[in-house]
Amino acid sequence: MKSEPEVFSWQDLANKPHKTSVWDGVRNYQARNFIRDVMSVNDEIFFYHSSCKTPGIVGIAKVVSKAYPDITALNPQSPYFDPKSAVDNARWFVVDVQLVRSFARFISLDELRQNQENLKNFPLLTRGNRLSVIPVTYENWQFILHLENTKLGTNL
DNA sequence: GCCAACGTTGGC
DNA sequence: GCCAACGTTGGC
Repeated sequence: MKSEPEVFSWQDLANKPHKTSVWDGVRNYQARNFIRDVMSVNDEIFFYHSSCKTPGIVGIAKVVSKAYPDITALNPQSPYFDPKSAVDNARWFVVDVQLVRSFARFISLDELRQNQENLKNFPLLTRGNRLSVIPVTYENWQFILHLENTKLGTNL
């Protein structure tokens, strides 16, 4: 799951009560479908900082709720307001996420790219990818954990 | 700030 | 249903 640190950072999540926060504001149907139809309670998540000086993965969180309607879509004062959403016909969904642990070291997008051979079909690395919620295969997950615990890449 | 790569909107 | 125009994302 991607987040712009200036909007909601890893540290912001760490500062929340129970290190838990609603993940709201997703306004893309494909990402919405992953949240609503694919995610399950206890699923683990890589927390990715995007649109910042050095984009990359900072740690692991987990899903701690089922999907439920995103009420920010109903609030005209919210930047996430969507006039086409309705109380009785929710268009956008959220899950609650809880911090699990920080990575032993930051893994930058650049380092992920350097290991592209071992991250086949990882949608984060594909051209023009703009999805804010991206599925991670078991193989990709394991390799990234492996990367975390080795000294590969440039940010030693 | 630039721009590629999308996604969405709306006229037809 | 097509597609041009427009808006957004996100790396650089």
